[in-house]
Order: sequence, then C-alpha cells, then structure tokens
Amino acid sequence: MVEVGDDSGCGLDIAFAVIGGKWKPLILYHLRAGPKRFGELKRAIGSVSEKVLIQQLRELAAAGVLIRRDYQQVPPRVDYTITDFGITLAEALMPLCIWGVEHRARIEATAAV
Amino acid sequence: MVEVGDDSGCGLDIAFAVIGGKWKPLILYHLRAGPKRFGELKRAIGSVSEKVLIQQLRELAAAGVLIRRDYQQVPPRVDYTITDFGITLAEALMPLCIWGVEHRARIEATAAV
DNA sequence: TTCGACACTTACCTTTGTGTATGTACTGGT
DNA sequence: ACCAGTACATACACAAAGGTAAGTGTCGAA
Repeated sequence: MVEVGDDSGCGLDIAFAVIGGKWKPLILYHLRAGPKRFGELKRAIGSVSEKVLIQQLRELAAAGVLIRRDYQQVPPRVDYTITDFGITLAEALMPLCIWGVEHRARIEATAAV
Repeated sequence: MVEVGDDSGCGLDIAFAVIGGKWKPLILYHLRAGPKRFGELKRAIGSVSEKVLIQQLRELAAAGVLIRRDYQQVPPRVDYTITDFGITLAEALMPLCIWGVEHRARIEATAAV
C-alpha cells in the first residue's frame, strides 16, 4: 500500500496514495463501465498477474473506491463495483486519460519504447 | 525511466509514463508558478534527495515538459522552466490535485498514516 | 477420470525506484 | 585558511513493488 506522505500543499500526494499502483488507474477505468468479475478484469487488463490484481483490488476496496461482492457460490463468483466515491476519482483521472490519448504519438517517439 | 506499456485503450499508460516517479507531479506543480533553480526546487519539495531530483528533472526535460537553462556561470546557475506542453500536463493533473484536497480527511482516516 | 474454470493464497525471486554518502570545481564571505 | 553555497556525479545499499510458479477446493464438461 502506498502511504500518505508529507503535506505537499496540493492534494497530489493524497490522490497518489490511492491510485499509486501499476494497475489501479486501469482497474478504475474498466469498472466505470459497470461491475466486473475477477476473471473479466484480468482478461481486460491482460498483462497483470493474479497476485497483484487481487492485491490492488483489495487496496482499492479498503480505500472505499470499489466494493467486492461475494455471491457465496461454488464455484466462486465475485464481482467488483465502483462506488460513488470511486467515480469522483475516476472522473478526476479522465483529463490525464485524454491527455495521454492526445499526446501518445509524441511520448512514444520520446520514450525508449 | 518509466516505460510506455501495452495499449490500454485509454491514455493513462502514456500519462503515467511521463509523471511516473515519486516527485514528478510535485515538480510540475511547483514549476507552474514560474522558473525555479535547482536549489529552490529542492527546498520547496523538502524531503527529496539531490540525486533523485536531478534524475527526475532530466527525465521530465527529455519528455519535453520542462527545459533546463544553464546560465554558464560560475558558481553554477541553472533553472528549470515548464514548457507549453508541460502546462497541458500540469492542467490535466489539477483535477487529481483538487480531488486530493477535497478528500484528504477521508483518505488519511483510511490509510495507515 | 482427467481437465479446465473459478477466485484466490503463498513462498520465493527479480526488478525498479529511491536514498545515503561522498566527491567535484569554483567562488564569495569571515 | 576555512567554510558555505552552487549544481551536480558516482558508487553503493536498501526497500518496495511487481512477477513466477505452485497449490487450494469445488464443480461441470469431455
């Protein structure tokens, strides 16, 4: 879990305490469209390991941005739903999303891809 | 340097390829107000080490979000200025900043502070 | 009856990121 | 003569983050 650091004046440290984690922004992104099961998320993201996916889902749930719902069935059935609180975060993330799309070419040209 | 990963559909991977680094968002935040010298940034941020600050400044410069200006003086005088491109990124970061400020109390209560 | 799907868990290992400590070349102040 | 400040560089060390591979228990399909 990422920790809340020194007061930076702006709230960036707080935001990154929640979305800091390789796959967390992507998880939020995918959950905006509606609840997803663990396996669905895994396939949607692709290159994430099960261990880390679970771990980050739990941390996001602990922060209150999503909810884990267990249907108590066997074989197991679980899904994850974004909360209203989580939606506010996902929305704050959208401009970055858009920025990335707009500048993808430029950044890919710069970075050691 | 953070690498550009798989195409995630949204542009989040691109954005995080640029601002991924513990102090990069904060550097951008401080440079919005105008050019700053290395020492000024260091004092402004506080708990960053010189090594990492330089490193992240160079990476941000390589990505084109800021410019390093060397006055060729001795003792050395250098400052860092955000570019127009960098400003677009800093602006895309603002909603997260605001989100953090608004939800600071809630997150600090949740996190292991 | 063996296999895959489901949603995990655990132990271990590697990579990445960040920090510490020290050194450099030069100057201005005391 | 000595120390602080300037903007770094470099070697080393450490911790966190992420990945790999294996195992869990139950079910239904082949």
